[in-house]
Amino acid sequence: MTPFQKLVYDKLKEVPRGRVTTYKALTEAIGSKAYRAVGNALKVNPMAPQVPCHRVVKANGSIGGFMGFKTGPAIDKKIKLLATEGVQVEKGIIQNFSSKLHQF
DNA sequence: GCGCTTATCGCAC
DNA sequence: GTGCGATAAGCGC
Repeated sequence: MTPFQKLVYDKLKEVPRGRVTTYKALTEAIGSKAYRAVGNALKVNPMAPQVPCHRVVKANGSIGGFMGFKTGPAIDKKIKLLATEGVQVEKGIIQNFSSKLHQF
């Protein structure tokens, strides 16, 4: 694991249940502008359940992707999980996104 | 409003 | 040293 990834995971773990964050917010929170590098860090996420990578979305509120896939049954499952937590997702777009967005 | 291009940072090869 | 990526923001049409 790289130091950068550690920062990403640590910050991501600050996001409570029922909340989401964006690559932009997360990246700036760790003091960097490598949005794509953050996405890559989540992709190789070694602690999937611990690090809620499904709570990280794009700046416009869309899921963007998950584990390297933009669509698929796995995505739908995570979306369902998010719905259980209180975050409603419609076709990969966070509903009431502004209110669900967690601020560091 | 939609689509394309440029900017940026960290990591792997 | 070069290229790539789960992005972001700006510009042109």
